[in-house]
Amino acid sequence: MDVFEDIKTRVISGQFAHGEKLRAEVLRNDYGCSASTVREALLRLSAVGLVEFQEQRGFRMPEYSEERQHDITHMRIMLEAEGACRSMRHGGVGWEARLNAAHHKLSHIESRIGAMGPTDELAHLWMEAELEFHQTLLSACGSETLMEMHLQVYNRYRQVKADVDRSFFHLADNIREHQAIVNAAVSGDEAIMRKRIFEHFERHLMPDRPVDTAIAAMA
Amino acid sequence: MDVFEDIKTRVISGQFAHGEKLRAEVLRNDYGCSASTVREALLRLSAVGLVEFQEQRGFRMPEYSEERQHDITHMRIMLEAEGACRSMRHGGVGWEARLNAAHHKLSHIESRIGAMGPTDELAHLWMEAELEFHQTLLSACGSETLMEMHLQVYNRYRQVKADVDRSFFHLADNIREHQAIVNAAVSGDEAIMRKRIFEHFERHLMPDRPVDTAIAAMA
DNA sequence: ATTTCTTGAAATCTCGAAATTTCTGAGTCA
DNA sequence: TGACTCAGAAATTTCGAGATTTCAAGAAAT
Repeated sequence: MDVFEDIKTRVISGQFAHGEKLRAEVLRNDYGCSASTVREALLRLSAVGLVEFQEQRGFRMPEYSEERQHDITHMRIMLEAEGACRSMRHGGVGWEARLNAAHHKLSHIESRIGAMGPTDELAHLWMEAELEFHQTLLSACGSETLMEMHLQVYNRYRQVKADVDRSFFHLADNIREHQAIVNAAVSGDEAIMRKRIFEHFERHLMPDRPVDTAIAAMA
Repeated sequence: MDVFEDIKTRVISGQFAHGEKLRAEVLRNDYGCSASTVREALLRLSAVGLVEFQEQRGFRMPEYSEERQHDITHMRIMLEAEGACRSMRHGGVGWEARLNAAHHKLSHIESRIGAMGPTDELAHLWMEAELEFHQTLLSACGSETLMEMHLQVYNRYRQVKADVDRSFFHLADNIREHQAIVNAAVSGDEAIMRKRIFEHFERHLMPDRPVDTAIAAMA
C-alpha cells in the first residue's frame, strides 16, 4: 500500500479533524510500516500546505477559518476561470468532447447519490469524478504550471470543505452549476464561462469581503 | 546548519546543472549528516517542484526547456499583476512606503553591481533583495494563498533563469523596469501597473506563442 | 546484429534504536 | 496564589545498517 497516497487522501477527505495532531508513531499502526515512512509522507504533504509542520513539534492538520476558506475559494475561482477560458481558446472539439464525457460521468454519480443517499462508496466515486471534471476543464489551457497550482489549491479547497462535502447539502445546485459550465464551454463565450464558474463558488465566499479584479466583473 | 534551507538555496540559485542527478549519499558530505536527512530535504523540495523525484530512481534537477521558462514566466506575470493590483487597492500609504524602501535597497545593490561587477557576495544580496521587492509588491493583496503560490512560482522562475541571472546581462533594463513598477504603484492606475509588470517579463516569453487573457491586454 | 538473460555492483528505501528536544507536573519559593 | 525550577516522560529527529530495487556489462540465444 502506498502510505503517501493514502495519507494524502485521508488528509484531503476530512478523516482528520481541523487542527488535529498527526503523530507518525500512531499512524504507522494503520500501515504496518515504520514511523520514518509516515514522517516522510507528512513532510511531503506539509510542503504543499495540506499539513502543517513545525520543527521539533511535529505535524497537525491546518486549522479551519472562514478567512482561509474564502481565500482558497477566491484563488480557485481565479485559476479555474483563467484555465477554462484558455481551454476554450485552444481546446477545440476534442476538449469539448472530453469535458462532456467527464460531466456525464460526474452527473451519473450525482444522480445516484440523489437517489440512494451518500454511501461511502458513492462519496469516494464522487470525489474522483469531481476532480476529473474540473481538471478536464483546464486540461487544454496549455499551461502545466497553471494546472499544478490549480491542483494544489483544489486539494486545499477539498480539505477545508471536507465535512460539508460529505453531507451533499448542495447536490442539486451542484448538478445545475456543472451543467451550466459545460454549456458555457460549448457556447464559446468566455465572459459567460467566468460568470458560471463564479456562480459555482459564490456561496463559499464571505459575503462582506471585497472580491477582486476579474472576479468582481463576474459578479 | 539547516540542510533543507541550504539545499533549497543551491537548487534555486543554479549551483546544480539542469537535469543533474542529486544523490543523497554524495550531498551528505557537504553537511556532515546522514543520507536520510538529505533525502528528507530533497523529498520536500520535490513536493514543490524544485526537484524531480521518481520512486526507486532518486532525484534530479528539472530539465530546462524554453516551454517551461515561458510557462513559468506566464504564470508569474498573472499572479504578480493580480497581486500588485490588489495591493494597490488595499495597501494604502504604508504599502507604498514599504515598496519604496524595498526598491531603494534593491536599486542600491544593483548600482553597486553595475559599478563593481557581480561578485558572489553582491549576487547573493541581489537575490534576497529582488525577492523582497517582489514580495513587498504583493504583500498587501490580502491573500495568503496568492502569495504562497507566487513564492512557489517565483522560486521555479529563479531556478530556470539562474545561469542567466548570474551574468546580470539585463541589469540596466531591470533597474528601469523596477522603477517603472514603483511609479505605477504610486500612480494608482492598475492598467499601467499590469503593463509595467508585463514589460518586466516580456523578454522571457516565447515570442511566437499565444499570450492569454488579461496578459494579452497588457501587451 | 539485435534481443534476451544473467549477475555483480550501485543506488535507493525501510527500519528501529539512539540522541535530542519539548512537554508535563510536582515541588519550591516569594 | 502565582511564578519559577527541575526532573522524568513523551515526542521528535537523526542515524547507519540491512533489505530491496535498479543499473550496467557481458554471455547466450535468435
